[in-house]
Amino acid sequence: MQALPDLSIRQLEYLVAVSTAPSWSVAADSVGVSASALSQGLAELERRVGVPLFERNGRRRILRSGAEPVLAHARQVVALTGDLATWAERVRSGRSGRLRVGMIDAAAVGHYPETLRHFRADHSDLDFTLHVAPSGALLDLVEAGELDMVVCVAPPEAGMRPGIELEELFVEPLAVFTPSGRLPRVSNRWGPWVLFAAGSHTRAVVEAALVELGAPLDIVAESNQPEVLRTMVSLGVGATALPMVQATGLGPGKVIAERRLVVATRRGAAGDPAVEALRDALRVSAPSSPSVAASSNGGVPT
Amino acid sequence: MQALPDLSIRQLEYLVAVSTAPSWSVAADSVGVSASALSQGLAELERRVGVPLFERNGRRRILRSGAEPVLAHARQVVALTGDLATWAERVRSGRSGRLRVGMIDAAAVGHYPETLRHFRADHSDLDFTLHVAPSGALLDLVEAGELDMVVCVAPPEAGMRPGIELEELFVEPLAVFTPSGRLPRVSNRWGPWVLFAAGSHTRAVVEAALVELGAPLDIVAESNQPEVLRTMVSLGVGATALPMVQATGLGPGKVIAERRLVVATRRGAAGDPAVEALRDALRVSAPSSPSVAASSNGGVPT
DNA sequence: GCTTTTGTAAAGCAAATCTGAACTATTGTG
DNA sequence: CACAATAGTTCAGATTTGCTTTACAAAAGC
Repeated sequence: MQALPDLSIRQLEYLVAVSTAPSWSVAADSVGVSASALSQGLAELERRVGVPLFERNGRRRILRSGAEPVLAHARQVVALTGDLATWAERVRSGRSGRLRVGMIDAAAVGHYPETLRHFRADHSDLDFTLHVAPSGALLDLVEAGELDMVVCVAPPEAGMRPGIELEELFVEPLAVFTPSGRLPRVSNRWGPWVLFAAGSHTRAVVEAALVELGAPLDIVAESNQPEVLRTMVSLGVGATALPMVQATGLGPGKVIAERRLVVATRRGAAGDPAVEALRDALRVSAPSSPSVAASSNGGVPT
Repeated sequence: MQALPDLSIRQLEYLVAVSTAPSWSVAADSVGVSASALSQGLAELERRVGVPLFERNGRRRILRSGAEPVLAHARQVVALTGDLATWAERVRSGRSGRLRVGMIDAAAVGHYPETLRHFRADHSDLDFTLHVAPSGALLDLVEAGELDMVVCVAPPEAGMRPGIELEELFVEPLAVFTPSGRLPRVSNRWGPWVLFAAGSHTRAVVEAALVELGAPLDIVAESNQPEVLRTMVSLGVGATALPMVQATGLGPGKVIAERRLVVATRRGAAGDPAVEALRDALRVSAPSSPSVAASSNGGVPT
């Protein structure tokens, strides 16, 4: 490949302007520079292309007949750049491009269904996909570049996922629910348990809390589906610990712990406008958001 | 019209280089500037486009998945500028220059060997190279500016290659050939098949036709080499579908479809007389050319 | 002949871009 | 784990580019 001349879009615009305007001065005006700049710019373009582009007819300079290829090139590149600019404008406003989001079930159907609905409506040009899975799997997908952002439970240890950046959305209480609806006074008589499956972030939080409270860890069944846990409790298999949003129909519970819901993104992937737009929407509609002006409901006692 | 970002060809070259080279340092080398300049230039490009283009993964910076449109733009503009440069070079020196042609095998050795021989003889000062490959690869090379024109099978969908301009040369029938030389009356007993490899334009045409006819798509072997397909048929492995010119020695076939052979050039490429000359030659000697005055020789029997 | 219009040249200045060196973070190695 | 090599970035300084203003010269219009 030969060395390419270092043309600039600006110069090509000059050429296009000159080809349409009746005189160079108005062309200069139309691109918003002085006549002198236009003249110099075109002289430079001519020099760089290395082929004479103009010939003088009296005072005016007119495009040489042999130079239409250059003009055609200029037109095309300017048009393409215009396309690029409008594309960029749409992406910049978060209205275009692709956004692959992951959420845990509680977030997708419990906390944020309305937020998601609105977001999708507001960004109809966006190629939006939502993937629902447990926290660990979601974070794996973020690390692998398969998802752009996820809403999940904060991992047990802080520095565990070096490639991932977390931002806290809100803290969600976890409560114990028993088949009878009552809970023994002394915690060492609690149980047996029906919990989220081992490996789950929420399970880790619950286990830590139970140990802390001195309750025996007698686990008789596991599932990552809250529906399954609820049914087990109803059937009297054991007690469970769930976030409120997933405990419908289980009567009042006793709050024993809390989990942190976070937005996770790949470290270094900052700045995607679509990601930022959704992150903002999530922040705004977070239940009992930490320090934002108080939302009317939200008071979950800890 | 909005204000266009003032991108320079240089910056677009950087982007293309980075997308090809294994690391930024070698990319910098390949465009002949310091690594520092490349880094700054790309940062500037990113700023001007106004959309984040890169993502850091460890110490490498990798193109963001959402940024292919920018890369595509860069590729196209760089290729067009390359065309402009060769055009300018030709004008400057008055010589005819270079012509890099691509053809599918059937065109190169089946339909146009004589045309090519004559053309090369008539333009002995032309630096002529012929590259034989499947249609898809050829179109990629045209888009990348590596070839000036190609003769290939029209892509399955019309608007698939926006940067490429097609002109139909002729329509070529595709026929089925079986080991026995006979073909069952009912199409649902046809097969099994030995076809061009998946991804091939001709394969797509054949598959569509077979589905249309109700024949089962039982594919037992694939190759892009017609020689291989012929041998397989001879060995009784299965039936195939080929253009006539590539079916020597396979007995009479049954025409089931047709493919369109086209000349493809970069859209908007600066008019190259050599390209036009060859295009004319191809038109004139096209088998059963649509409406052109009959050429004396050239008769490849259909 | 004189003014107006149109394009060019010169001078000065601000911004862009390059190089080389110092610097940081990651990766590889003994 | 220290230590060096590698990849990329940042910084300072020099060079180049591009623009504006000003001045000027060649038609065109009166």
